[in-house]
Amino acid sequence: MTEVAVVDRNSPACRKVTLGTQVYEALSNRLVGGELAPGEKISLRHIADGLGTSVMPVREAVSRLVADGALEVSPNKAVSVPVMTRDMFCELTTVRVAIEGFAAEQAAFNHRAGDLATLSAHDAAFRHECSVDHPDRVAALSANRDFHFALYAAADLPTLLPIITGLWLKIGPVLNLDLRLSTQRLAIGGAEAQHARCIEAVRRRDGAAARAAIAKDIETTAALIASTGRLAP
Amino acid sequence: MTEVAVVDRNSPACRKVTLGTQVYEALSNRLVGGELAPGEKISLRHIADGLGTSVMPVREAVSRLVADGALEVSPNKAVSVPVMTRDMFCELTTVRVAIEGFAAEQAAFNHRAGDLATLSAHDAAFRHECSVDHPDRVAALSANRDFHFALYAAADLPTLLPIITGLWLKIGPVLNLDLRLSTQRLAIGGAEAQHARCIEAVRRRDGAAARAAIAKDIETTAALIASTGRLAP
DNA sequence: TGCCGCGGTCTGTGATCACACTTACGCTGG
DNA sequence: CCAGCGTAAGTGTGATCACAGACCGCGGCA
Repeated sequence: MTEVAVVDRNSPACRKVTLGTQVYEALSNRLVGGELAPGEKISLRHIADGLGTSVMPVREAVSRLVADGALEVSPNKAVSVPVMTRDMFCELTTVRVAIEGFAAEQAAFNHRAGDLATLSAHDAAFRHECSVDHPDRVAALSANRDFHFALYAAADLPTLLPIITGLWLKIGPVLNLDLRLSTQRLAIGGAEAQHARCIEAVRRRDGAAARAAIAKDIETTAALIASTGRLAP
Repeated sequence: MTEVAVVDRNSPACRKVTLGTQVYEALSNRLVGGELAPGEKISLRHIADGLGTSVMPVREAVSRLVADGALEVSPNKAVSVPVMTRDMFCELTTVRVAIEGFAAEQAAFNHRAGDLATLSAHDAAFRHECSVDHPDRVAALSANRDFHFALYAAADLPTLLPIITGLWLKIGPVLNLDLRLSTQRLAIGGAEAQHARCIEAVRRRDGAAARAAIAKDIETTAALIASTGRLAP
């Protein structure tokens, strides 16, 4: 894992945001981006060396991620990305449908001027990546994530965002490990259709329809992942 | 804040649980117990001295609590218990009704043998404290919390428990600051009635009724708190 | 040839030190 | 007597050091 310093200590932004937070965000992005595979071992010192900091900020970031359930520490005191069993995956999907569905419902009720535009923009970016012959997986994934979080932000319930972020931190590795191995999920997932229905529901301020569209989106994607059989028993 | 060492380093359990986690739980208990008032300043070194550890575990615990939103760090780099505005309180109540209501609904569907017994036991303890002339506020609060979390645990969705714990960490200070000042909330809150209806709904595996009972419980309590006018504008 | 034991390295955890910054108290000059 | 500035204490943050435990591999013995 040879990597250039992601954290620039001399950056002026370093004055505002602590190093621990920067490391936390760096690790978070790697997790939801699928750069860290489930079961992969994590070494505090290696991460620190790679990011050009000391062990201390990494320790803080890792402890927060462990508290979030995005990382786990074995009885051997070894930090690693958790491997997810099929049961855990189904349970997590159930919770996601409930919470993210609720957020979508509230977004339909509470969204304000401009929210629909950003939503459509992210959806267009995602749709574009899906239609291309050789889609940029990272860009598609990023657009999908931006779409979802723009929707949840439109719910105007700030408490929900960290909660949903925590859920994505857990499913990120398994979701995107799959994406790395098969591009076709983008084509057959049908996520674009659900996104379109969701946008339309939000425009009509139809909470139930928005919830249903997001639920369908999450469930179809989850079914696709589960069907690959790559999950632990 | 003179306090005896809550963390015993020589305890055999110290070998399994890290000091940081112990400090985290100690601070969490103080927060949900209302021992820390909103706006109160927190000093890492004072906490460390009081608990008999060094600054290091306290730092880890505080950073996790800050990430959870249970503590906040001012631009002055001062750590304190957040003061909650009325809007934030209403928003938090909305999220609680949705998530804890969902957990209650699932508990009605998924509860297993023994869950009803523990639920009734905690309810009995809570009801006992409410009926006494001079109720033990701490015991009543503890029984109420045990009841709720036993219910949510019966939902058999492990992902939900940390999320709900995080929500309680936020409302704990304002909820129990009020309890400290007025005991009558116990008597007129009507929480016992909702708890009884909830237990009955769970017994009938009536998810909608269980959700409604918990929602009513949360909302009446929240309305009572909001009516005191002690919340920040 | 196979197995047991031991040493070195690497792990996370905790303590201590160093630093930039904020805050508040006290002294001094008007 | 009051205002203003300077110093000192206190704050969180980061780095470095110290330590117990785990894992891996090499070497010796049966």
